[in-house]
Amino acid sequence: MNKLDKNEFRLTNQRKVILEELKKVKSHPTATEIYDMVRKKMPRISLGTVYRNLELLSNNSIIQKLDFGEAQKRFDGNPTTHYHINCKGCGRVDDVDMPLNQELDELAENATSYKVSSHHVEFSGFCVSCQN
Amino acid sequence: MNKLDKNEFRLTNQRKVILEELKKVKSHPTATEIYDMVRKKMPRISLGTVYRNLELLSNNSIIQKLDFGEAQKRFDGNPTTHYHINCKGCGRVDDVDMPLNQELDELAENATSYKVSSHHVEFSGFCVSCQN
DNA sequence: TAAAAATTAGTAATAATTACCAAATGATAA
DNA sequence: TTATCATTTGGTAATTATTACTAATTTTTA
Ligand SMILES: [Mn+2]
Ligand SMILES: [Mn+2]
Ligand SMILES: [Zn+2]
Ligand SMILES: [Zn+2]
Repeated sequence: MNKLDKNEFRLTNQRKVILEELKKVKSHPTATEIYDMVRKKMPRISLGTVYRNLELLSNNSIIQKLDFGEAQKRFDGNPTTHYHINCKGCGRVDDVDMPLNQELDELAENATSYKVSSHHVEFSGFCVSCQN
Repeated sequence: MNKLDKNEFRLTNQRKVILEELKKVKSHPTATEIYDMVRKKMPRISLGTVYRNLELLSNNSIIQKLDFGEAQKRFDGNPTTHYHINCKGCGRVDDVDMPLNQELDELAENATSYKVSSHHVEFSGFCVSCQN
């Protein structure tokens, strides 16, 4: 039951298509890549609308905004926490389907004076086509 | 034996002070914060020089460039891999002194088709002064 | 000491993201 | 329905972190 279901904001056509297109792919696209995808369905949408809605959707945990230290942020249609891997050759980002290591949070809580709430893991390496 | 020791680039005064000031603190400062620190010692240094040298030093593994999804990147005078925690209240970044979990790399390698070489962990939570 | 190479300060350019605003759209209720 | 009110959009301008450029300076080399 997120804010969309509760009608705290409208499911406009623009919003719907952005969400649909993002959920279709597992490539973790950037805002401009999403803009290009969406424009094929809605040629008149503006880049500002894409940014505004990606921000709204990620602030409301309907999608995720990811940062891999590249120039542009990436987006993930899957809002649940999971690990990612970034190819040092071509930059592609894939999911790592392994269970979250919850004990890490406890270990970090013992090692610091923080109240730890979550963690992110980002692996790096080389994808199949970059392994040579 | 890094490129500095091998004289592959010069240890200019600017470079020396940037490195010294960064190594003095454990606050993971941004480029402009380092600029402000360094300017107290070298009032005429330019921000471009700070950026250029931070880039050079991190490319040569003498320091680290870190990204916590904030507007500005942060820098770490400690080049060895270690985990960090980011306060959701005030944004401060601290080290998490716990051993690296090397098995994570193996688990990720089994879960993907990548050749995995390393991983980063970023915890989030609330620091002592933000716990209320 | 002359020439070559590296580095700097200062400034301009780039590029991702955010802010702004008038027009359009959709919801609400008399 | 119809008038009002709130939300959202497209288009564009502004912001800002970072990079690029360049002439001058410093250091190295021969
Ligand atoms: Mn993902
Ligand atoms: Mn650190
Ligand atoms: Zn690759
Ligand atoms: Zn805090």
